[in-house]
Amino acid sequence: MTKINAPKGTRDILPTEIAAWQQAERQFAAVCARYGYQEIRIPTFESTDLFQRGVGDTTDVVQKEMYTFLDKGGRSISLRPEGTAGVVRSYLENGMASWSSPVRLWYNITAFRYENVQKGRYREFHQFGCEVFGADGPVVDAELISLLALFFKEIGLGQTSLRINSIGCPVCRTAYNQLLKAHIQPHLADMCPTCNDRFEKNPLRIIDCKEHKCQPVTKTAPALLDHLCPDCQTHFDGLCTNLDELGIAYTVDRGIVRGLDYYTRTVFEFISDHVGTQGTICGGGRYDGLIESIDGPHTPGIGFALGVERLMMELNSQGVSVATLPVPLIYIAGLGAAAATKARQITFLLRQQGIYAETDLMNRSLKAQMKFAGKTGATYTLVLGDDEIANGEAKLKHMADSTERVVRLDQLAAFLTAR
RNA sequence: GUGGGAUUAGCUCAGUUGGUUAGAGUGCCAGAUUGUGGCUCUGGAGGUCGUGGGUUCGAUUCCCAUAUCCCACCCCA
Repeated sequence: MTKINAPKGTRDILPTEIAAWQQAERQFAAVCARYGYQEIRIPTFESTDLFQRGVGDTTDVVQKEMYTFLDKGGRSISLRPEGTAGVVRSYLENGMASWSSPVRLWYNITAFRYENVQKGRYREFHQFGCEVFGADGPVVDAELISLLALFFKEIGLGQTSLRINSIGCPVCRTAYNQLLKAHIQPHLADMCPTCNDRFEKNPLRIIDCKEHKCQPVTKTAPALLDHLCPDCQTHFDGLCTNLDELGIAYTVDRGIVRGLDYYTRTVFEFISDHVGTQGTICGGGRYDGLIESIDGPHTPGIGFALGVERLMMELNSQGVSVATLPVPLIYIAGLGAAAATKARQITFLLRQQGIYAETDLMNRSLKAQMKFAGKTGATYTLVLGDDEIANGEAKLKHMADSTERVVRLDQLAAFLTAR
């Protein structure tokens, strides 16, 4: 029998970490609620078609990284590599266009990509995300970004910089592509195969290339941001103004070109340098053409996804104090069979009153029970023997300073609650 | 898909220039005049040395393959 391990690229989130995860989840949900965003839960898998059309079948994510299989009905199914496509599908399928606009949603999902694993990158990973449908103004972009800024602030994350850019719309991109190709053409023979491949298909992505031999060309290339059409320019200026008005700091980074095909106009990232080379904690942007591309009516949209593993790594490296698991308020030790029964009864009673109480489950000696109580971090311990049961009162020990006080058993819950 | 490093007890790691029963720390369980935790002492459980081949009288140690982990390219959250 070979030993069975977790599949490559997956990991267990153990109780020692779970309090921090729960805290992040709570705080994200709380901030979203204050903004009027509503939670949506979508399927883990969808038709492969949805991702091919929604994410874009020229992307690496769709071409090489999806977990795709045929189900027993012969349908091609894929585990979601991201959340936006599924939310858009749900938006259309459930007629959310008829809801009052804008429709603002958030989600907490796992996503799956078959990639080689490294720091901050897993095959199964977690994302928090938001999507806004039906509003096209830059105030929406700014609100969405402000939600993130507020979340980072509340969870205690500093040193994370916001970078923004605009990658225009089909109109300005067509004109820009001609400029870009004219710039690249003379050097194409010296550039990497990927760039050569992208030259015809999606020249904009060449800007994103990190190959050393391509750098001289990409660094000097004209930036799309400097060649926006009037409408896109107005939108981008509006975003900057709105961010300024909200007091949110940002830097314009002409090099941000998101890797998913659906983005238009506004793109942004929150970046940290503590997460290895996977510094993007959160990335997002506007996708005004996405809904049409999966057969919906023209509907503007914008969203982001936040990598929860990367967020947790960043919190750790910044030394942000995170939540710890709750400790028992009281441990009740039982001496002998009759007292042990009574201890279990009282423990059950206390638990019904909302108190975190523990007692022995392993028929251990008193010493071992005390040791266990100490390890759980219980605030109080109480030893129950035949005398205590007969008298109806027992000594309640405060573990931190070893002080004891006598408490009537029938008033234990009241004492602990009032404390 | 490509490259570098790693894999020995639950965890963190020693170690054997190839040789009988593979160690430490920590954690776990138990005990130190049977009714009180943390400190100390004693004892115990726990490893076919990642897996599969090869070389050898003999492999945890050398060689090959493979899996997984870590890091980087690429890509992205």
